[in-house]
Amino acid sequence: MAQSLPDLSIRQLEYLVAVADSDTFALAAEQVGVSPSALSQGLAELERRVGVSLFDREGRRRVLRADTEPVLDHARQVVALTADLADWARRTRSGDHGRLRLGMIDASAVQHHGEALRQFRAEHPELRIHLRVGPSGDLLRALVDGAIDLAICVEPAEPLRGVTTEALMTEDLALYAPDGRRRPGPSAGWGPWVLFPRSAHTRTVTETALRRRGAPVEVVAESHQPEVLCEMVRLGLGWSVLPVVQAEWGEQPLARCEILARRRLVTARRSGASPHPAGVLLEQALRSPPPSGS
Amino acid sequence: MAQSLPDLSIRQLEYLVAVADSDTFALAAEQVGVSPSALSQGLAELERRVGVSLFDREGRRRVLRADTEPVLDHARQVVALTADLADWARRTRSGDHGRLRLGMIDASAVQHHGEALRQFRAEHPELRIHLRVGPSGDLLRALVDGAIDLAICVEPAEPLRGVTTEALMTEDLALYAPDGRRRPGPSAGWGPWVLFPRSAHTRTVTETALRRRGAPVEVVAESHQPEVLCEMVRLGLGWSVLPVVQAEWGEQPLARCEILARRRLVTARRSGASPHPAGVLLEQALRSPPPSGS
DNA sequence: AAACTAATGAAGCAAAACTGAACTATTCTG
DNA sequence: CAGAATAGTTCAGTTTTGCTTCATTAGTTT
Repeated sequence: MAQSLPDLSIRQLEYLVAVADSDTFALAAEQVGVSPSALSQGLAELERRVGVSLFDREGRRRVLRADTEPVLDHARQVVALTADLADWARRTRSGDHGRLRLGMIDASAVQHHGEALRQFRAEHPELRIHLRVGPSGDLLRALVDGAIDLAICVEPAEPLRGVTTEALMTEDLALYAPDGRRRPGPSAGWGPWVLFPRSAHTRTVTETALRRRGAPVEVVAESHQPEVLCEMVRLGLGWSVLPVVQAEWGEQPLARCEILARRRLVTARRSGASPHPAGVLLEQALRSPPPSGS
Repeated sequence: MAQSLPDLSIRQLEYLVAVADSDTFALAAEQVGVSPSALSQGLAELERRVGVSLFDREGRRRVLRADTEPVLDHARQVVALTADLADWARRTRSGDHGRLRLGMIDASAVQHHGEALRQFRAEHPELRIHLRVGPSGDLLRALVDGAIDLAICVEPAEPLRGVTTEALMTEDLALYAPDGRRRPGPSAGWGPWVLFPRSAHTRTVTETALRRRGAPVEVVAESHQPEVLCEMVRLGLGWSVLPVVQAEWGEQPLARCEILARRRLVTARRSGASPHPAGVLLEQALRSPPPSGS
């Protein structure tokens, strides 16, 4: 069994199949797109490697011997298998099938890319997309653990080992005051705050911005859910800093005082892994239309 | 369907299988008998040709991606098929299986090569031998018609188009007189004759020899069967010229007067055809032991 | 015999595959 | 933590392979 196998190439097997299906070598050569000489030499090489003579001479033409059936069968079979493989590869390359485990923060999944995602799903019906929505930290952890293939999240404060990120878009974070006030007054009077939890990347961005503006940072409530934070602001529980697309979304948008900061959303992949083909396509889809268009 | 296929080689597929079955590239390389460098390059080339990346990086080692199953399956399948083919080729080369359609004249099949043939059959149990016994002319006709693969017959008077012959052995033809006489007397008094039919090559040889000796050639009976001719001689019907192995064979051998001529037995194959592997083996078997030894 | 055609052979060139050595990145070890 | 060991890649150089073009051989047709 450990005998060394003859190094047959698909090309040679194609030659054989072509010859079996054509009247003359010349026609077969044309069919596979090489010169008759190349075909002849290729077949001679094939014979040499298999170690069995495949042709009889009949006048000046060559005909397949009847007892080479096994070789011809083999050739047809392998060529067919290879065609299947090539087909699979093509589909894989184009991301048309398989599975894509995708992580997104809520703003991306709903406000920014909801429509693009819907469309992408429609364009690749054979692709099974597992969408996981959560805070950036969770997503990045899931990414390095191999639980998801691609994440769209807030840019981490510092580069994360094992993760490659690429800028996707920048979005505004605005200051929202209770009771719909538009003029926030001097920053020393801002607060108290209802904010994302400390673990959230956006919280870091927010606190940095507030301190720079000289505002006191006293937090009275936390949640990962922007809807919850909005509602608290509406109830007069405190102030908040939120992505505008989320705060001013839906039935009862908050009234913005002013743009206070920006956060960058990125696409994130595992560093070692070769890019998931469907993931690449999705990234393109998210980037190509003006992504904040919705 | 008419897409041009990637020209994968068995070698590359073997690399892939080896890598899948080994812990490290280095071990895999050793297994297929090639340097790690070659393996690495070969796999890179395979990836390029399939157009899909097959490996992830995991620390400093490379691991097959889970979603390359189809490629690995393909590789295993093709490698297995090729192993089967190689096996078939080996057996075919050694003439151990398949079918050999063999033509022999009676003297060869029985007296000269009966034992060798029996032995050859025993040594190649998987080889189906179709033996056809008949006059040389019939055999040669069957040969050019493609009805048999190899013939052992009397050398034709002149080379036959489409047939390649090779000398096998020479055998004596002797004069046999009726009533067991050992001294035939002057050749002018020989005859009448019971001989092979005009169509037989041996008849030609015989007549030539008789005329050279000045004997009258009056034929009173003909048969292709040497036993029949022998019996006629025994019955006193006439004289004959027969191969000694046949005339002096069995229960009631004839008494030889003298060696009168010789005939050459040859092996005959179709000119165009590549030699039948089992046929080649058989020819060797017939030639290697002293063929007239029996 | 001359023209034609199928296949093969020879020369030359470009691409591919291999080896050994140098190199990078990661992991182990004291 | 330095340094040795390990896994794999890259590079340079050599050999092998495969192709094209052109010439040649050998059947076939006119």
